[in-house]
Amino acid sequence: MPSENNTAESLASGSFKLERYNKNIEDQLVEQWEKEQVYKFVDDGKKPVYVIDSPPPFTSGKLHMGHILSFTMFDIVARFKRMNGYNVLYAQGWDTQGFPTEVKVEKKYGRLPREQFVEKCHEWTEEYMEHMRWQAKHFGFSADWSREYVTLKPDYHKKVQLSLVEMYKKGDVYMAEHPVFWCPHCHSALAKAETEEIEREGTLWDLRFEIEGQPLIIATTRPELLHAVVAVAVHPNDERYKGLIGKTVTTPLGKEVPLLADEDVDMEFGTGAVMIATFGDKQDVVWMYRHKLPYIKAMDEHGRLINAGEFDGLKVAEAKQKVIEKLKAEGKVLGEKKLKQVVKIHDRCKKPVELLMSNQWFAKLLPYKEDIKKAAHEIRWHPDFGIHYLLDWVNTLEWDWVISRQRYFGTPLPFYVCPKCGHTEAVADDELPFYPEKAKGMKCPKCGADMKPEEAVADCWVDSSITPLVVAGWPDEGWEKYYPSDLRPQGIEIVRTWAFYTIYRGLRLTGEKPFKHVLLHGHVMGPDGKKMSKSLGNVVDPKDLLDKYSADAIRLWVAFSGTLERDRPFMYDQVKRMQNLVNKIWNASRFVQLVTEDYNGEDEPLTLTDKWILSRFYEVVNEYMKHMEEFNFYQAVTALTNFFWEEFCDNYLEFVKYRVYNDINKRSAQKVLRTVLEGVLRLYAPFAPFLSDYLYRAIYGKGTLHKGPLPTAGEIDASAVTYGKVLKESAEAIRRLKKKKGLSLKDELDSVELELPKEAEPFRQALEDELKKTVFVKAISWSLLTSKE
RNA sequence: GGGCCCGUAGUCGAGCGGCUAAGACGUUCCCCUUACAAGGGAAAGAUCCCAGGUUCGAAUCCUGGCGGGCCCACCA
Repeated sequence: MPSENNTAESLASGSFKLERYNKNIEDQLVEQWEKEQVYKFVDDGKKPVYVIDSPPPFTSGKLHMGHILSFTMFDIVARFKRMNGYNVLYAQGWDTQGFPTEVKVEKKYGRLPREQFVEKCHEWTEEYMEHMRWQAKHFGFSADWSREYVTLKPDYHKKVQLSLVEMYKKGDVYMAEHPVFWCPHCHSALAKAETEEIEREGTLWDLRFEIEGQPLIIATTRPELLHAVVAVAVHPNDERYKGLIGKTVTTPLGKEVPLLADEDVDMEFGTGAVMIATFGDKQDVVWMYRHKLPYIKAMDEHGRLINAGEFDGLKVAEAKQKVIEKLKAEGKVLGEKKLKQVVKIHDRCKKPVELLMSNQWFAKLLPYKEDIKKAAHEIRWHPDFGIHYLLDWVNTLEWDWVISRQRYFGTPLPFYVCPKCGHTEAVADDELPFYPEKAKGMKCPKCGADMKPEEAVADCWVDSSITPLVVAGWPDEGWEKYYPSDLRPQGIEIVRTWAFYTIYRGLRLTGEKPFKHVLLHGHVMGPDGKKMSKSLGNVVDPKDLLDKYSADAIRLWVAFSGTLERDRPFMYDQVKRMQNLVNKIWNASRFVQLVTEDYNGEDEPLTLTDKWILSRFYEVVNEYMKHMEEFNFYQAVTALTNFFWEEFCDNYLEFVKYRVYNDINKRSAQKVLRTVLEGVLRLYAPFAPFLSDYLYRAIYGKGTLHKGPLPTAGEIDASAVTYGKVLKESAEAIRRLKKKKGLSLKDELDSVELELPKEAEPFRQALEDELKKTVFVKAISWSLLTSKE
């Protein structure tokens, strides 16, 4: 491919062959960076280390706009820090295991034996990951790919399992029978964080219970749970039922249960009497424990009723119908109305969730709520209100974390369970990574029976909640040096999961918070301002964008689309504008190269105009640095671009043309052109890594600019700033006048009257000379402004 | 019900106590000026959601509305 050669040649030789930006250079640079190992983390001990605990995206097939937005932001931080004097440890991982892949694989291959099934999941994931990795590189993400981690790999399993074994030994991980959220569709326990809520229309039936021969009407949406009713409850102050408390109620199915008083009962709802079934909802669980009620298992793992006599084996929806039919026939349904109700669903399969008593593995959270809050306060949150998301969540925690999932594609829990006495043991360290199908086995130390290897796998948040440790190299020697991470960037919506679990696990495993700063980002909405979704047809695919625009234009859009934490609509027009900026930078660079080709490094005193643009540049450097340190990319890139486009391109370049064309103070102009352009390219580098590196190599011929340094501000000459400001404003006024008189900009104007601020008076002559030569005017008369109005 | 965030030109959005309230898109007019028409030059367009208050001074702070969004809790 000849064009490829062309690009490669210009990369190598420092020449500038391309007239226009060509996407070809992106492929070239991806390759070049890899060859030169530009982003490899090397701790040479000479620079401070900056560790980024970047989110491992779920391997869903391809990166979506949300990934592009967030990873661009993270990458901007990484590149900025790298150029600004840090050895940056920026590892990219992949979150691979879990329901979504299982669902897809099952759909494609049907049900397979465990080992085969997991193998297919691996194949599937591997293919997806390859594509996503390619995308990440072509958006210029500067991770050190030699430190990549993948949660399905045995070495990762080993770390996760070791972390669980350690927590087990401390008593933080235990097995117990407890009500858990259960997805009958996926046949697995779920954590609270894996549930979502939807509103739907349900039916509320008034059913006839009886107490001492009198009817007692109870409203319920779940008649299919009548067989699991263990009590009826009323409010203690409810006049209607005073005197009946403690008596026996007969359910419509003929079962006898006690009538209880409990303050949680809402007197206003229905008839003020509520049936307690194990379990209709979480309130039932609370009541069961509070009143020491018996537990009746209402349904099995597949959501089919059990202990329900004639209704055994029916699924919930069907049972509901059948029960109502029967009760109607018996005249026990006294009312029926529609009711908007909120139902908990599994966030992955979107099917309703039930509560089930089940033997599961838990991680102890409740005793550590205060520790977690304390650690949260030691972390700096950007924006600062982000901490509320975490504190609110911790405050509402009521149960420990259910970490076991009855699935296959996940990290096996490293435990043995005695089938005889229920005793549990952790797998020995030398048996890690542990896979139940290859388990060595173990005798129960309590009763001597053969213990069974646990077959459940870990919740995927168990995998991802140790990333700061994994990135640091835990548990191998030296990991303490890179823990805690300096930065945890992540989405605001997973504070209650990823951030929370990571803080918890970090604290329990190391005694220290896992990261120093959290950077939260908002999301990309569709061009219509609504959440992107297939059904709305407003999904923007990064692939299409990358075909059409330079990666840098898309990255620049991210920085320009608003402040970090807020959601923003995606807008094609803005990306086009950024493509224009890319071209502007390209063309300005070409101009500089063209007019400085014969620059010989000779020194020459700077003119006022030169000092002006340099001083303004230094001011921008200061502003840029301040904003970047605060993760305020928008402000940084806006200041830079306003300077570059308006002052440098529209004015300075015009002001020096007569000098470089006519060899008047040419050396100083050349020197300043090269200095400012180089600085501008460096400042753009974190945002537009392809463009800036290509141009830098082409013009300055010194290899990559991505290793830094960033430009530093020099002396700001206040009088030159004043001079430049008046020069620029005068030039603009002259252009306006020409426009008014219908002249073109290169036509010479006979005379013009301009205002001269008092502080610029000493420069009257210089201004006049420069204006005459740069904006073509014969005579200037000044009116002196004595004070600022 | 509780908490948090947000209401700035047709659109997107900075600014968060003090200059004529950035910038971009879009609109209108002029110009192919030798880096760039993927450009340049100009113009129009904003009771900064409403009502009070604090202040010499408020888009910016406080209180109360109204409107939008997110999270949590409850929902028999």
